[in-house]
Order: sequence, then C-alpha cells, then structure tokens
Amino acid sequence: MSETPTAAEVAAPHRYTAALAADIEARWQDFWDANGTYAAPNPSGELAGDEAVVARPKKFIMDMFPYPSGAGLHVGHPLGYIATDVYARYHRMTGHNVLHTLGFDAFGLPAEQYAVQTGTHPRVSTEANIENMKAQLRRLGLGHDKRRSFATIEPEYYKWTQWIFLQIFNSWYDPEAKKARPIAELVAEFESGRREVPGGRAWSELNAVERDELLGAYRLAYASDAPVNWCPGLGTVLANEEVTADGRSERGNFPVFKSKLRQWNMRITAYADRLIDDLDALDWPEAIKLQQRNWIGRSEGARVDFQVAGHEARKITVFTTRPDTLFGATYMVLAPEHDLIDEIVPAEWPEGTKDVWTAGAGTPAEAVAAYRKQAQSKTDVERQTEGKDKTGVFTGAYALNPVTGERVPVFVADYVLMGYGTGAIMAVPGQDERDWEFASVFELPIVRTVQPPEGWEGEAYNGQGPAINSANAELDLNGMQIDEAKRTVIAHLEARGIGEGTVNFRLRDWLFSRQRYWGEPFPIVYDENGIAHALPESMLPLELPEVDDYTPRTFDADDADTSPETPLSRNQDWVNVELDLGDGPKTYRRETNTMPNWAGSCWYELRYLDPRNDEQLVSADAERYWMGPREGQPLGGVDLYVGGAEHAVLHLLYARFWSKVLFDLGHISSAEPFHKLYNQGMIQAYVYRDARGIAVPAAEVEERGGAFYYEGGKVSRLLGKMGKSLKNAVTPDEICVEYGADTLRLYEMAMGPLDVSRPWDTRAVVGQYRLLQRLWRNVVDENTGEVTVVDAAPDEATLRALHKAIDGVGQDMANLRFNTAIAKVTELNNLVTKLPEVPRVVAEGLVLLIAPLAPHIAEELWRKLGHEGSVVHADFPAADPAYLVDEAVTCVVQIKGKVKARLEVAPSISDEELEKVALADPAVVAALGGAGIRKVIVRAPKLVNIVPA
RNA sequence: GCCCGGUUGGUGGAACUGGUCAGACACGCGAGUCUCAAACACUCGUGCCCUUUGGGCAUGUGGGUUCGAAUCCCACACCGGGCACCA
Repeated sequence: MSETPTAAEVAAPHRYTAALAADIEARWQDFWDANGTYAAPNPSGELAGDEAVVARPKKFIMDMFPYPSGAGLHVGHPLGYIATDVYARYHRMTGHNVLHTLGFDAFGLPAEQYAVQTGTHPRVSTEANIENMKAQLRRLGLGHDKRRSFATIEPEYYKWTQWIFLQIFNSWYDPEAKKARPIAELVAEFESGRREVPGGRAWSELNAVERDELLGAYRLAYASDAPVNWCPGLGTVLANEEVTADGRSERGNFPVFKSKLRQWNMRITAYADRLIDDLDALDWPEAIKLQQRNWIGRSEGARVDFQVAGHEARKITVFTTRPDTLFGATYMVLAPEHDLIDEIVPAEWPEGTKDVWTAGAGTPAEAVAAYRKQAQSKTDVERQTEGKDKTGVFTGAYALNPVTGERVPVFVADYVLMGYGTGAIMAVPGQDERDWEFASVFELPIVRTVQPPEGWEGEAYNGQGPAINSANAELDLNGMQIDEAKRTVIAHLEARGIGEGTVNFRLRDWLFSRQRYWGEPFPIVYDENGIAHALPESMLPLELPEVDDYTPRTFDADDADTSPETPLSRNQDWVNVELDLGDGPKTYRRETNTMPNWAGSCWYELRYLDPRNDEQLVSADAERYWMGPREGQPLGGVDLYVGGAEHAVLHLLYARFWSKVLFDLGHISSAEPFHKLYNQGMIQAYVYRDARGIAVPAAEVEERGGAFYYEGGKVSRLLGKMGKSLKNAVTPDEICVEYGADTLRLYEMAMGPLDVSRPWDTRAVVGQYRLLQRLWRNVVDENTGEVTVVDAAPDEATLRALHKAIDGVGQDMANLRFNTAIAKVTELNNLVTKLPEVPRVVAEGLVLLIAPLAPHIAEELWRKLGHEGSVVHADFPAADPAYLVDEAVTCVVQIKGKVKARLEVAPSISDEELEKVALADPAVVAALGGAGIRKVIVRAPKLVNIVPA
C-alpha cells in the first residue's frame, strides 16, 4: 500500500476513490458496531429497548443463513444478503422496527467433509470458517443486529434443537383434532379405556416393551425398521429429499440402496394435508408452492380389498385413483417387499400357469425368492438404466375381483413401490399405460372399461369417456362419466365394507438420523429392553462428545451389502452411561446417531427473536411480537425470507413441519415460519474451457474479435456457476479493494431483477463506481473537500425530478425492484450533475434515496451536510404529490395507430376538450386529407387515436 | 413423457392494469477534452438497414384479436428449472 499516489489523486485529493471509499467504509462500520445502530428492541426481556421503537410496525427480514464453508464467499453469495439489507434499511427509514440479522448453519456434511479434508476437528475448522465469513460479510456493511447472531453448533443453541426433538418425540397426531397432542394424553386415553388398544387387550395388560411399541406407532418422532436410503459412499442413510431422481445422493452423487435399517423418522406425513392447505395463505412464488404440492402429492381415490382365493382370512388392499375401472382389473401386483407374499405363495404352480409367468422356476416360492433378491440388489440407478421394461413373476396365488368375481393372478413386480399407497395395485391394463405394458409382456387379458375415441387402439386409454363393460347384478356403471362412476363404485364398496374413498399422499416420513459425527446428538437413551427414553430437560444440552476419530465410516460406493457405523459408537465411555431418570440410577446406552443437517435450520428464525434465553426456546412475548399472526398474515411468520429456490422441498418443508408441531403444542403463535418468500436468482459466471475441455482461469482469458484466448490458445465460453473448480470465482473482497463495498452493493443490485439469474461482469462494476463519484462531486469539491451545496431553492423542473425519483424509488424498494430504483437515482443524479450549483434539498434527497443501497457514502455525505448521528434512522423522503403531475403533458395524436402529431396539453384536460383540440390540429387535418372519421379513441391526457372512415 | 418459467440492441436489462416513434439505467464501442503519454475522469454519439433531407424494418418464428400488441389468444422453435413406473 506504499505506492506513489496516482495522477488523479494528486490532481483531485478529495475524489471518491477506492482508497477514500475504504476509509469511509471502515470508519462507519466501526461506528455502527460501537453504537449498536442496528439493534432492534424486543417488547420485553433482555433485548428490550426504546418503547417508541417497539410501538412501530415490525418487519422481520431474513436470509437463508449460510454454511461457513472453507472456500469463503464469492460475489454470488451475498446477493440475497445485500437485497435484504437494502430492504431492511428502507423499512428502518420508513418508520418500522426492523429485525435483521444473520447466523450460521454449521452442522452437517459440508463442514465435516471440509474438516476431514484438512485434517482438523470440525469444530476448529468450522469456527475458523465462521470468523472468516464474518469478516467478509462485515466489509459489505450489512446492517445486522449482531446481538442476535449465533451458530447452530453452539450448545446453547442446539440445546433447543434437542428440546424440540423431544417435544416431537413426546407427541402424537390426533387426526380428529387435526393437531399434535402430548403423548401423555394418548396414554391417558388408553389407560382409561376411552381409546381402545389395538388388538383388544387392556393397557394394563401390556408390558413395557409392548407399550413402547404401541406408542411408537403414534409418536411424531419414532424409530422404525423400514427400508431406508443407504448410501455406502457417504456412509450414512439419507432422506428421500436428499436422493436425486436417478437414485443418487444429492451430495457426492453416490449410488443409494434400499436397506432395512433401524432409523429415526419424523411423521411429517401426518401433516400432509395441512402442509398443502396452508400454502394458500402464504405469499410465496407460485413455482415453489407448486413444487411443494407436487412433492406432497395428494391424490384422491379409494382403498379396495381383494380376497385372496383359497385364503379366507387374507385380503390384498390396494389404493387406486381410478375405482371406476374396477371391472377392468384383470390381475394384481405386489411390491417385492410386500409382507403378504410369503403367506399366499402356494407350494406348486397352479393349473393354467403360463410359461412366461414363472421365469423358469420350478415352484412359485423359488421364482418369488429369486425375483425379490434381484429386485433388492438393484439400485434405482439400475432400474433407471433398464428403462421402463416391465419385469415380474407370478406368485402362484389368485385373488377375486370384488365386482366381477373373476380369479385374477397376483404378480410380484418392481414397478410397484412399497413406499406408496399400500404397496399393492389392482392392474387395469385397459386404462393404465404401465399395466398395459406389463399385460403385454405377460400375456394377461385386457378389458377396456372406458370407451376410447374412435380409432384408438393398441394402447391404454386414460382420458374421459363413458364406462363400458362395467356391470354386474348389483352395480351398473355403463354409460357413466368417470367422476360419476367413481362416486358410484365407492358407495358400492363402502356399503359392503370392502373399500372406501380415501386420500393418499406421495410424501413419506422424514428420515431423521444420520451416521455422522458433526450433528446434534439425539437426547435419547435406551434401557436394557431397548426402550428409548427421552432425557429430561435438565440434562440438556446433551453435548457432542470430543472424539479422536470423527471421520465417517464409508464403504465402496457400489457395495450394497454394507451397513452404517456411527462415529459416536466408537466412544463406549460416552455411550454407556448411568443415569437416574426418575426410578433410580440405571445403566443406559446412548443413541449414537446424530440429527441431519436440516435440524438446526428448522427453527432458527425463532431463536433470532430471543437468542440468549436459557429458560425457553423463545419468550412468548418476543415470538408474538415478531412472528405472530396479523392482518394479511393469518398464520404469522417472517415478513420476508430470501434464499435460493433449491430448498423448495427440503428446508422449507421441514421448517414448516416443525413450526406446525410447535404451534399445535402451544409453544408459538405462528403456524407458518415464513409468510413471504422470495427466491433470488443466481449470479452466473463465464466458464472458459480449452480444447481438452478443462476450465482455464477466467481472469486471464483475453477477448479478440469475438473469440477468446488463453495463453495463445483458443478457448470456448459458456455460462455456468461461479466457483473455485471452474476457475471463475470473483470474491467480494477483491471488488471491495478495487472499488469499495458501496459500489459492489450497487452493482449487485443493479444487475437485474433480484429473482433472475445473470452473469457476473467485473468490467461493468465501474458503472456504479462512476455513479458514486458523480454523487460525491455533486456534494463535495474534489480539490478542497468542502461541501459545495447551496441553500437556494431548486427550480421547478429539478423539484419535479426530485419528487418523481422519491416516489419511484420508494415504490421500487418496497417491491424489491432495486435495479430500477438505482436507475431512477442515477437519472436524478445525472440531472443534478448538469446543474450549475446543487441545492441542499436535492443533495439531501439524493443521499437519503441512496442510503439503503450505499450506506457508507450516504453516512459520510449526511455528516458532511451537517447532520448529527446516523442516516440509518433518518426519515426516507416523502414525495409531494403536487410535483408528481407535470404542468403540461405531451399528447400524441395517432391516425390508425400511427403518430401524426404531438400536443402540449394540461394534465387535467377532459376527453371532450382533448378530442376537439386534436381534431383541430393542422397536422391532423392534413393527414386526414378530408377523409371522414369513423371513430375517435381518447385517453386523456396522453393519447388520441383517430380511425378514418 | 408431464408440469412450471423464459426468449427485447454488441452485453445486463427498462417499459404502470394493451396506449408518447420500444430500448430507461448501465456496460461495451466510437469520437472528442484533459495529459508528454497511458490510465482515471469528463463531454458528445451509439437498435438495425438505406446515399442524405428523410424513409424503411425491428421485442424468438408464424398466425390471430384490437383503433392500437413486447404486453392478450393459438401453433411452433429454442433455452432454463422441477418431477418422473406415485397406481
């Protein structure tokens, strides 16, 4: 930094340069920290403050908090943080109590993988990353209430993550009340006999293990042995939401296998209905709502029981969305994992078994066993590459179609999934494409029960049409349209007790345990019977123990015959523990799984409200004040939540679920966490690749005549993500050095609408730098450093421009249209630049308008203009409506839509008068050339359109 | 395959509920001022085409509605995202 001053600095010692910007920015950042400028008062408690501020309307403005990755930030990361900061600053200046802060989401795979790579303990590396990121963010001048920041890895924080887990563990979903209730209330119902214990025995007759099993079927957090997504390459199980469509892990892209393992789940399916219905009350992008609706996948249909032929007590229950096609059900299919298979398989192939049905096996049992084995070892990846070719095998069993009475063969096939519906289907090849294919391969009968259009043949028909071939002695659907036929069949089935109308969801329960070190430990211990016990609140937080070996146990990514090993289980001193849980000291075994990385982010918005409370997760007062329901926000929630769209069905669904449980149990007043959601676009960057396809450093690529060269060789250019691996990362730090944080903030906001992705262009940053330089020059003499504004009143035109800008910028900011807000500020600034001298009113207006966008220079100029204190809490200017209407408006006169003349008219001119003036205009008369007039359209005061005869 | 978005100058993008010759604002580019020079800064110009005064053509393509369409409707092309044997 000891370079000789440049000519510009010699020529103009007080020019707004990067060096001056750096000085101004550092000074004001220190000022804000020292003065707690961004502290938002709570209505009560430790963070209570100025009552006058508390009395203002509140705004809770949030970003999706970051992972403190080791790579640090590139310019793409802060886009959303800057946007919320501008929005928050605008609202501070318009009389709101604004809560805006940022924490760190620091548990989970990325942090752990980074720690493993660098050979440091995740706590050490994570804390270092947080410090680094904090420094990078501080430079941007974000107005965060730092008192409210935290990281999810702090025991004081995850104590409450564990506490919420226990709330969920200790509750059940009452479908009658449509809400979660304490499990103790369920126990009381069983004890008193008000609720019948399934199986007919009394509660008092059940032993501890039986009681635990029974309650486990109700708990909202429960352990089960269901098939889960096992990823040997990562060494952990994963939630459905973390597995891609082609059956690979979202992180790392390893194969995922189905494996039966005892794991913790969250009964999110209990909330499927409410999670769909409550979307209507939220101000979210339609695309995200749609994604959630699709993910939850509500479908209406019926459950139908099929009697298994020869097994009086056995029935196969299927779910179908097309009960109207029941007469066309010519065979059935069970998923390979279906429990019933073993019970219905006969010893020998029955009469009439076709060769294609047996796969060459001697007995049904052999055929089924072989098929199941093959299906199990297949990953979804393999299923995918096999395409949709139907495979399967006959079980040897038949079922009875309840309406036709016909014997229909029962198959096992992997195109039926255990996880959806009942894991069994009635196959209706006439109306279902997949069943048609299967029926074709296995030579099964096809009966159409909906009349297809003329000429339709050779494939299934699933469109509208009248029912055909659908009648028996008691039921006749023929001629009915689909909806009526459905209703009729359902009524028929319900009357006979062999089926019912029902709703099914695609959503599965949320797999909640991971075989990781770097996560929240479960506050659960097991007794000698293997019964899970919740730790009492007094034992929270259950701290993550220090271990020498925190690396996950991973396996050959393709080896499905492996099983997970939890790092915590390596520490037997920690695992085996003596505790007194109320009935004397006993030895327990700790749960050694940890929670998934989503856990900490499921509720963090609540903790911002009351971050140091060690009595409660949040005080009721603070929660009601910042999150509670209000006009237009019937379910409460954060006023603005900005983040990437990639969390549509992960974080955003999980967080909604936790909110609803906490709401049901009376811990919070908001049933939704985020009232308004906004997805910012991505900042993309050009990726340059050489002839071998390898990315070359983008900063060293030269452009000549529309082509790109690196070290003399031609390279290709594509738009991609910004990042280290593509050698095109630009850091906020380098832009701050080159131009200053205010310029960076302006550039990021000016690039385009917030929700649109756009390419980064370092060369273009200078445009916003020039804006700030011109603004500076409009107030300060570059040579003397003296303020040059004059107290004289501005002229009429300048006043109009000022008030128009005030009006427009305010509206743009309120609607997150920062790019056009900046255009309007620029326009005004350019106009002011041309004035011989700058009136104080206009200069102050400019400073106030730009203050949310470029807070440091605004503070500096505000101070220079003679104001005490910070511009952060100054009033955003209000536009005077008198200056918003022009004295005269240009009115265009069109003939058949083509402009022929312009008139200067008063804005208040009436339609009649304007028409008169327009028709009298000589240019118009000339253009009409004596032709008659058919019609005149007048839109005073701007337009007259004449349609000649 | 299904469901969502989107397509405007060399570039990023403006344009209120269909209404001033579409292109605000910025980058880039061109010319100029300053400078020994370069950079910075400043000033002017810049949709495309035609030889100008002037005119013609222009919002992915083709059609339609309308006095009037970037904006509404239909079809197609291309780009991006989501889901994908969910019964």
